[in-house]
Amino acid sequence: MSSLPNSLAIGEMASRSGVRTSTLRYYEERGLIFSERTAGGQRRYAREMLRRVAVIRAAQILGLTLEEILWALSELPHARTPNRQDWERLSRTWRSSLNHRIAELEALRDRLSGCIGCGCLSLENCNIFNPGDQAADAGAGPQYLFGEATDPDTECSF
Amino acid sequence: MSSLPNSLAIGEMASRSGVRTSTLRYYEERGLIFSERTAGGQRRYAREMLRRVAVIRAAQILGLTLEEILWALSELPHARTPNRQDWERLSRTWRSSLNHRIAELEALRDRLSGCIGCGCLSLENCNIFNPGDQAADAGAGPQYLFGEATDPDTECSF
DNA sequence: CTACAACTTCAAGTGGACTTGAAGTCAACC
DNA sequence: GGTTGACTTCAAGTCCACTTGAAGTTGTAG
Repeated sequence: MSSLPNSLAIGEMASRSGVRTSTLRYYEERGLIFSERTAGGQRRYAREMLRRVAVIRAAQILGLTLEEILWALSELPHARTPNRQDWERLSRTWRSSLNHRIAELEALRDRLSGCIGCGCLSLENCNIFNPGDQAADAGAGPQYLFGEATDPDTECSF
Repeated sequence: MSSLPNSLAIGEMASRSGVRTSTLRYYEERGLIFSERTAGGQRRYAREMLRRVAVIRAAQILGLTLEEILWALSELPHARTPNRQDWERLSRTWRSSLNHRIAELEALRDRLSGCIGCGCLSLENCNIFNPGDQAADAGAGPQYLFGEATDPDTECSF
């Protein structure tokens, strides 16, 4: 399949990582991954790039933009191959933002559950579905959704 | 402020819902909300539209596209004002998709935690960071991330 | 009645993450 | 050494959810 054992053509990268060749070229253009070139100008990726691509996709699932991912990856050493500590630091950071997002969604779910239970969805004083009615001057938008504000006039916490 | 007690100008809708006027016009264009017009052609929103807008924003947080939200909203009766049961049905649906998303993120987090613990991030046989290396022919991409596949050859579950 | 903020439409622009297409070159196998 | 599939670049296109701007109209407070 591939002639040089430790370098992969873009098509191999694509099939192994599940990421299209066009996307890989795009990532490279954005500085997220790197390659060397053959005499004829074709890309050859170091095996490590597979891991890098997987990290990128994982981070995207966490909701990071490519810009942010680039930022995170740029903290990795570019002189040497990233080692265990390097990846660990990255994982730890991302794990905590992941925990944060999970907590947010759980809060939203619990409020939604509460709302179903109390039937406030149909009442005029439900905070989530009528955020401005009780607090038209409290600022911008349905803050209640995120638990950032509570309106003492209202019983329904959702 | 507003002359007609039960209808809101677009600016009032905006400040009460925390959604820009341009966005409200856009939502209306997309069929997500409706308005009546004054003799002079200005929009006047029924009070209920505030709730509708809040529902739309809530659904966006859940990760739904406007298309999907339109779909969900179109299941609400358009002849009468949606009642408690109507909103409840909607909430229930969204709650379960929310639970689904939470579960996915939790799985990702646990795998990430496990990976930090076992130190496999630096090893060649880590499934998440080297998805193709062990299973180059298993299909497309880092399935391990989502627990959709397990590779018997690998110890590290991440 | 006038001033002025708030509204109107319509077209075009934005940003993120890619994808598509055209036109041409490279490399691996027979 | 020729065929063929995989590769190259570059420009343009796509989709989503809006935002911005221009040019003009409406509505309300004083």
